[in-house]
Amino acid sequence: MSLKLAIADDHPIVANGIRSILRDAPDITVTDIYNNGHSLLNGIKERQPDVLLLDMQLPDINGPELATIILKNYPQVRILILSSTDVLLMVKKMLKLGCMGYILKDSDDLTILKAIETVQSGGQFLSPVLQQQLVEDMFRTKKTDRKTTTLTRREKEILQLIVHEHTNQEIADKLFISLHTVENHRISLLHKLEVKNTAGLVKVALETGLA
Amino acid sequence: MSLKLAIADDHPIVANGIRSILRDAPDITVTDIYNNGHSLLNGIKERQPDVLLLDMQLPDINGPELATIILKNYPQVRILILSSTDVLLMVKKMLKLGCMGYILKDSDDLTILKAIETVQSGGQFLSPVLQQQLVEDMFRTKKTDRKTTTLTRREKEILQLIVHEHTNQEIADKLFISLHTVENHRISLLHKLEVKNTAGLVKVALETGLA
DNA sequence: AATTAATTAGTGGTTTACCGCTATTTTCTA
DNA sequence: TAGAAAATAGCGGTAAACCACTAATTAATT
Repeated sequence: MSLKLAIADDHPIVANGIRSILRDAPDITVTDIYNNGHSLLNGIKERQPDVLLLDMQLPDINGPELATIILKNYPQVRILILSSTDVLLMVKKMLKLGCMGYILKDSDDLTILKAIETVQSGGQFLSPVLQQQLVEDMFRTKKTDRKTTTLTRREKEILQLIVHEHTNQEIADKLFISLHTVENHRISLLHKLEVKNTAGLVKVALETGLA
Repeated sequence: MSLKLAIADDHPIVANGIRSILRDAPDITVTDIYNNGHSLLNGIKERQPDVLLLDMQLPDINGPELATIILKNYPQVRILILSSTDVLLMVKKMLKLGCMGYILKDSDDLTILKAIETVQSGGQFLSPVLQQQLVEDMFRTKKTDRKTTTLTRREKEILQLIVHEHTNQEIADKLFISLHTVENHRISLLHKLEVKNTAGLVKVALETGLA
């Protein structure tokens, strides 16, 4: 039995391109082609493919929503995202939803073929370009500089406890200091990190890797 | 003028190993060797290397603290972390602090040499093993499953606004609903995501990529 | 058409966070 | 060793978050 591949993309040229790529891969059959989210959801009820090549930018329903619905109802379908946006945040989001791969539309034929095969056989695939970006992202995001390096030892300590969902009173007990002292540190943190409330504190702490 | 390399590691064998690796690299000179954090901080006052090969596990002062101090006072020194722990969180932390590279102690000679050269010439270097882990990490962390997929549209919307540091009243105004309604949604979020307070909400939201 | 889930709104109350002060002691550092 | 920065603690007060309910209206789904 050969691999059943479904394609969801609103540009006919993409589906055609994929087909031509797969010409020399007899073990892969394009069984269904959808050009919008609703027809995809309808069609997949009847016939579930092994791998779904899903465009992130379908006209009616967005990528994350589609992936969520499909993975919930047909968890055996392996989703391979085919996107033109290389925004890392979006890539991360889709993979965390449970998609098995993410490739860019400007990938070369070999990469696309490799991606389909990898995903089909139970593996995970990420575009080399995106892998590179992932590494660069690690270096790039050093917001630490101006902000968090000016935090004192105690402030960092308290910030971590805040992130761990402790109240001021709990922090006071844990550090054997007064509630007032904790409140003071907390307000210093708000000012230093230029945020409005707990949400802001936690956000900065996680983004800068303090917690 | 050749590259001045300093090594900070408490195991003499490591320093020796590095030296033997650099035997065929005449343009790199090991100028200083330190076996603990204090001697490093003292020595670097007098003689600043171009590249500092820094062990994460020095006996007296921990890696992040050392890196912070050195980068603050001698920002021209390029730090290359030499570690035996491949915990991604720690890797991210060091890179965000401004370290220019991170390699594992069990790397082969060529990788280590390449890392030193890359960092020296202004580049950034991450162990291939860690690069791979970074990719796997993207796939692995799908806490989304059980928790956040059960959130309703409105709940997700409100969660995002909470992350953006809005108060319940501000959210109510923005969505043209009552303050009470927002409070209800917020409490539903606390229960569904099994967290205690705002800090927990923000944490889950950021970890699962909802915001 | 019936049922369920989601969204909305309310009451009444407690707890926690936030804010601006002052002020002492400790620790660091120039 | 003097001065600065950090950590400590307090006062009085407001704003916001948290909690447990009830309940009507509006999608969504079967």
